[in-house]
Amino acid sequence: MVETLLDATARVLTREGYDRASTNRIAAVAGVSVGSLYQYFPNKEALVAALVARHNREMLALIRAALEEAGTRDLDAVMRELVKATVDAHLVDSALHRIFAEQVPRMGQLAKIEALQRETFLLMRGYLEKRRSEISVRDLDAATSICVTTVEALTHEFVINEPDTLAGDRDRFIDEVTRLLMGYLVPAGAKGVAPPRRSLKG
Amino acid sequence: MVETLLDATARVLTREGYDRASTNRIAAVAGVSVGSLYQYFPNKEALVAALVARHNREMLALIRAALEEAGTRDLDAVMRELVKATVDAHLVDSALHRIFAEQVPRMGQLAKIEALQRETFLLMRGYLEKRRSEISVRDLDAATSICVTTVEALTHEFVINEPDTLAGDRDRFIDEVTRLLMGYLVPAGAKGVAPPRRSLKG
DNA sequence: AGAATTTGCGAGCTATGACTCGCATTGTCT
DNA sequence: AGACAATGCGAGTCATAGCTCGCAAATTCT
Repeated sequence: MVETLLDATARVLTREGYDRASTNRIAAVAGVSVGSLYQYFPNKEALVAALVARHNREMLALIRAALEEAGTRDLDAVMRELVKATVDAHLVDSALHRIFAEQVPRMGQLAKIEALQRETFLLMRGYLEKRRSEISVRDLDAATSICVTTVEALTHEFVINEPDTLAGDRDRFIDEVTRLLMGYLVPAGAKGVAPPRRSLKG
Repeated sequence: MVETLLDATARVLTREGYDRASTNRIAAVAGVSVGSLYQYFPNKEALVAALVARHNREMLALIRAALEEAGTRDLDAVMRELVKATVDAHLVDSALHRIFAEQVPRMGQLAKIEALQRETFLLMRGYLEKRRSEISVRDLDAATSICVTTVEALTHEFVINEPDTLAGDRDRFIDEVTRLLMGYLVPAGAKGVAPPRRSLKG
């Protein structure tokens, strides 16, 4: 039932957009009544929040799996897998992802749309910490934040706003972004340099 | 009058949020009546769109000015000025910028919220073209897109979501992002290499 | 089977907010 | 000053959508 409602919500959101997605319409598409909907979700916000949470779980699962698989390989491989997985994650349901990004207001419970990024941050930070010595960057938190934000933004841009470009050149895109990250984390000619101490956070 | 209404719209948006920003409330704050509001704007969407346009003009003016000033200097200086100007642009009215990003649905006329990025793209592309020879990247369109998207995303993240971090370390942030871009555009050890021919766009 | 409980229903209540329209006020021209 | 225009007004209209509540159907318990 909950699943049915979430599926219906996703369909209505992608087909009609956020403001045409009334609870009545969602219930109708789900083949249930509004009353039933409100037995499982206290309000519309909670319904959409649950859908966001489900979608984020699906995306995060891909990223976590990719990082775990590449966890033992070198830094370049890890970053490449991060980018690849992020692309795949955006392709899970890119239409829905676009609606979340462009139309769903990030307030109240819905503010946690970016929770995905926070969890990715923690995952990534763990892997970078293990390879601390290979990285010539002062502050690991700042570096992690920069990497995660960059990958997310570029992937989003290319999957959501330039899908044609990506379709034929997925590997080229991955190469490019990986190079961007590696050039930042490991500047050529600075390999093995001891990281300085100043911190961006404090 | 138009200015007064736009100012009021900005105030209500930042103080109350998008969905509490009714046309009646905006008119009240502006010290005029709803009727007058609708003599200058056909509907609410147009009103908000005009405010977005004004805000984008202000931001773009800073970026354009910075690039023009640094236009004759070397690539590193140009990229550094781009980052600096983007930070300043986000600080013009960061509260309002946050509302646009998080709460205003990007549909219809409002879709042009990202028009800023498109114009920055064109500006930036011009400057990179002039320095084509210094850049060891295949496709200039793709490289420009990556640079502009990256700067925008990182600046947004640090200005909007981590303002404390930025406050004390503005220059560190600018250094870091500049290094990220330069490492991508001009990988150390590859200076002066003729750019390959394959293109990400086609 | 009958009772009790849970789950599902959907017409309708209510609040809200975008927008209108006839009137008032201000400004301009002769 | 008087007439005409342009600008400003704001109570009211109307449509919408979130949500409720009393009833019905289905399921479980005795």
